[in-house]
Amino acid sequence: MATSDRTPKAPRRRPTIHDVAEAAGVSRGTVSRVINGGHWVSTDALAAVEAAIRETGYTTNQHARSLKTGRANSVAFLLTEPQHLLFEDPNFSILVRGAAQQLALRGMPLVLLIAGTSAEQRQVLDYVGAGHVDGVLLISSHAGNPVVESLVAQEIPTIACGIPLGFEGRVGYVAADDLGGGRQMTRHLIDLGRTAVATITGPLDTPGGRLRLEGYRAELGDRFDPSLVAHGDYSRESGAAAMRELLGRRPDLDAVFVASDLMAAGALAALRGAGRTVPGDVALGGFDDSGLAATLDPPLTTIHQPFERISAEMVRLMMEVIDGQESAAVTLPAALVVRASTGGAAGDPGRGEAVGRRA
Amino acid sequence: MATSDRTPKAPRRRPTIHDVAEAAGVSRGTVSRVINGGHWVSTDALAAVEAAIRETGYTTNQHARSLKTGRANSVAFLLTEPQHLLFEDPNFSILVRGAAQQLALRGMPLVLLIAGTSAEQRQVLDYVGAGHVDGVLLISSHAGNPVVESLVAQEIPTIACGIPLGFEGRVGYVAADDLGGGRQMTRHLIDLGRTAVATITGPLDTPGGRLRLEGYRAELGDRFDPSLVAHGDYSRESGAAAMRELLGRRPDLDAVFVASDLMAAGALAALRGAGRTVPGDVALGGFDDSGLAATLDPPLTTIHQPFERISAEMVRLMMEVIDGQESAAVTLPAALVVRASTGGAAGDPGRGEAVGRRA
DNA sequence: TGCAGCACTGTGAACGTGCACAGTCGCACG
DNA sequence: CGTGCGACTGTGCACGTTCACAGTGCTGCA
Repeated sequence: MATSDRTPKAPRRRPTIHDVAEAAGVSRGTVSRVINGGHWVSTDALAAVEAAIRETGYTTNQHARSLKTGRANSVAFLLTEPQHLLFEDPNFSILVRGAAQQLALRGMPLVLLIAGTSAEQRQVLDYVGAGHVDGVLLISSHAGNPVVESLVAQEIPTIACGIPLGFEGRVGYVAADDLGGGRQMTRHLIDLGRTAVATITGPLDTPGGRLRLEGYRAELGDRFDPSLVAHGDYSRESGAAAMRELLGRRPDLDAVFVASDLMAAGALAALRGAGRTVPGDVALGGFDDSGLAATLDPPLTTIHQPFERISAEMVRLMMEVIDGQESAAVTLPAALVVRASTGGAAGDPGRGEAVGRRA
Repeated sequence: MATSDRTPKAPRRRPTIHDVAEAAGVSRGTVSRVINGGHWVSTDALAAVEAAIRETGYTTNQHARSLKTGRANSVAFLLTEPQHLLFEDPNFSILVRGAAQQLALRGMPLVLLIAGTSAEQRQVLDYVGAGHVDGVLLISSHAGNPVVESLVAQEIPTIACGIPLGFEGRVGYVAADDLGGGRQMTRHLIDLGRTAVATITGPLDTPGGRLRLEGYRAELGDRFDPSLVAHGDYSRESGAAAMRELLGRRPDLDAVFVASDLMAAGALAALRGAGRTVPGDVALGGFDDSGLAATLDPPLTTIHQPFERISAEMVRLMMEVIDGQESAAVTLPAALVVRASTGGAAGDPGRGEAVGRRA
């Protein structure tokens, strides 16, 4: 492809710190000092070394450095869920982007590792265990995730997004206040005057599935009724199916708190299919405040998760753990965002417009 | 968080190949041989070493290995486009997933690097230049991408997805046959009896923007008319805007070849907004065969890109380049998929159903 | 018996870096 | 003038691995 105008089998070894030292007329130690901050180096030597570095095109060999320091100088973002799910989630993009930016501030690249199948999981664990990254940012997932188990066993610095069920106290995490969010939404629906407030939960082995339901339950207190609870798996279709199930069981329901926006979209379609109006007949609340929520018709009342703050906190905690501190847990507030899908009291026609926020 | 029941400042050094050798009663060399294939090792020694590895919980130190071998044993998938664009593209997920699977077959993890901002690009180039990965799989993008320039200058094994404009011959690539696809779609629209076949292109500094237009132009020959060409940027909105522009300029148009499904979705909405029926008044063709195409109403005739094959070929070429071979270029065929959006001859009402494939 | 060849094993030298340590030099202080 | 100190510099070792090489027995054949 390129004309070989140089000696055929000369591998052209890349320049080492040695070559730079020679070119600058100093010793390796001085070059090393220049590279790592430049303290205790005379201005002459500094200039000479910097010139030599430019001249030789020297790049520090990360492998040698890592071997010596034991630091990889990069952090992984690990996906253990089936990938298609996460890539479709716009919140996930925000999370990755935010984490990448925060790490960039500290001069570290983000390494995204995908481990959907168990074979991939083994490989990724080897990769991480080999010290290729200093820590793992983890999208928390179903309880009893074997990957989390291994990370804990290998004592890899790990920070989860969402409470890592079964590993509380052993893995640091940053989570939105799922329980509080569930309470807020339920309270909101009750305050509208709705009397039969149902819920569609996420999988109960996920923190979002469990805690949002717990908030709903806590807020209803004595009025809690199991016949108003159905379960989904966060997919749009499961939201529609759960909604049909609820309508069959409790045709009198007049409000639904759905544990994710995507499921709420499915539930909305199912309600339409059953001839119910939203918010007229049924008030509908979601969770996530994903991009989807505002584009639905009517726009969806939902709980906002502060993903930008979550990613920033995850990186901050990660740095602390890498520096040897105990891992901590941070819970960030989730905020109710009222839109038209709960736009009126029970029996109101609901004009499909956004209304102000209510306590 | 955990009770510190062990000696406070004992760093508990992780086991090395030395420790394993000692535990197994053999030498480092034998352990090394066991790890790397196990050839020329007696069954006794093999068993002893394997037991010792399990017992000590030994993991090979990649940094030390890489320092010696010069191989990182991982490959990067590099995004230089604004991230939000790619994450929304379902084809991108297929591409990443396919590449990860193919690499997993070879025992390598996929490292996804995100470099949207120029600061991130510098960091990523340092990371790659430091030898942290053996090669880079690149989503080709706009011509004159500085990242590609640097990769070429540093002689990093690189395989692009799509023709890397301006680097043909210097960077290996795998691409779908954009030109041929453009021709096929244009031919299809002509064969329907349409007489004013317009096109909405992608950005002309991308291979998809340039070559699909070229195919359109080549197929029309003398009948090519610049007033039937409008440009978009692959976004849905730009497709709608370009469609409105075309309708304003050429209200007589009766077919449009749009260079991406997402833009076609925008164009479809614009056509509806202008009171045109599809395919009755205007036959509409897209490009990509993304998940979106089949869910539109009417389902979209489009050109299928074989992304699974593309990712597999990219990995195959990458391995060749890493092994020292010259980088090659592969172009894979793109296939016309006929659906209802071109479901009839000019003037036909078009019943919104899929029809058989036509040559 | 000697010797080649095979199957296996141990040893030493790198790979490129950071760090502890020792050494040099100039200068101020007593 | 000797001493101590601070600023700067060079040197040797270690990090954990792979690889080339040099062994060591053992077997079969002349």
